[in-house]
Amino acid sequence: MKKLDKNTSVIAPFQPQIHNHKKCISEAMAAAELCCENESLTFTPLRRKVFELVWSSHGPIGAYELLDRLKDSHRKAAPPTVYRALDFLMEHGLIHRIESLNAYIGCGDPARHHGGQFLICQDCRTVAELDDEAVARAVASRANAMGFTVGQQTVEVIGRCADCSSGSRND
Amino acid sequence: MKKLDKNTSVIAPFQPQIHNHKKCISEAMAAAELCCENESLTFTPLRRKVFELVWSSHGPIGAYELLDRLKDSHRKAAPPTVYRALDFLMEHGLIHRIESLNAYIGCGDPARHHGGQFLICQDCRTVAELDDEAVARAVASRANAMGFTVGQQTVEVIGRCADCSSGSRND
DNA sequence: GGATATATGATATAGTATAACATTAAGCAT
DNA sequence: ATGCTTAATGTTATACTATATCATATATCC
Repeated sequence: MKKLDKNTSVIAPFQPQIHNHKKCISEAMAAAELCCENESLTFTPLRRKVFELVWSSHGPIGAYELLDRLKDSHRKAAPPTVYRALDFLMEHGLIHRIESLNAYIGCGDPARHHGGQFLICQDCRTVAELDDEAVARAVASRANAMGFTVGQQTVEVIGRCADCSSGSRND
Repeated sequence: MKKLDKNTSVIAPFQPQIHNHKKCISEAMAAAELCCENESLTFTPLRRKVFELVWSSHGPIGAYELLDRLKDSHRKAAPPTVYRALDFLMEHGLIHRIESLNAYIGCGDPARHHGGQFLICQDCRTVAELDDEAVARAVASRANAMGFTVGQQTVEVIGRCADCSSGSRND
């Protein structure tokens, strides 16, 4: 995980350059296994598969798209099948939901529970996950000043990633 | 509008205490009228009505709930009717969409275009709108450091408002 | 083994949003 | 005024997202 400074981690970068996707998935799986073991969670084959599919897409993916892919291995899968698995994975911080896209994405750092902040490129649809304490603190401090107890922060930024702003790529 | 400090405005507070709701709506209407005049926008009766309904709810309201209420005055209204009006109002900053609720809420400061940050009480469902520059700046600076050009920020914080945290109210 | 809790199967339906095409209204050039 | 053009609304159908409900199976614990 790349550190930008002492307070910010880029949990998942944009455009995963040249990278071994298989390795990347299997590492995420290993992290999830560990996480479930530590918390005595039942990481069933179904949940495992859904998690793997979310990671495989390596970007935000919708529930019904997941369902389609899930059917290859679980013919009897129906909407509740995938939504239940997604609920489980979200509840335990293994994936995030991107509200503004109605889509789900793997969490790059499941061990630490966190809200996360997302930079969403409107051109290439890739998403970067940040965990910037300065942002989280700014939000929390303002909320607390109003007597508001912060539960979950949803920070989603729509814009253009470096690649898509520089060239005039428009895909 | 209450100023918390030089950088933050509470655009819309929680629990609008004792307040003249009719006056509050008509002020919002006036601000919207002005805003549309300044930008030469056609604020048609239909759009006006939808705007008024959004403000009347004085909290987040869903599109189909709006549609129901709209039908009182516009019998022929259908989903596209309300979605088009909502699109117009959002495009010109007269209302905001709360992604995590699939709902819409009036903007307390339409003159100035801004993203806005929302504190959503999970108990009483009221929403406060902030416009905290510290938050916006923290987000923008981190994004820019990655070469990301910020378009629209979505900041939604789920938690408990002062009222609902203090007592053990649970409605 | 039987009671309990957890997970999945199966069917139906609720809730949110858009596509596509028809019609009407408004502005403007001739 | 007439016709041209654009913007707004009407109308119908459908797509997409998510949950309710009840049945069945699997695991756990005593």
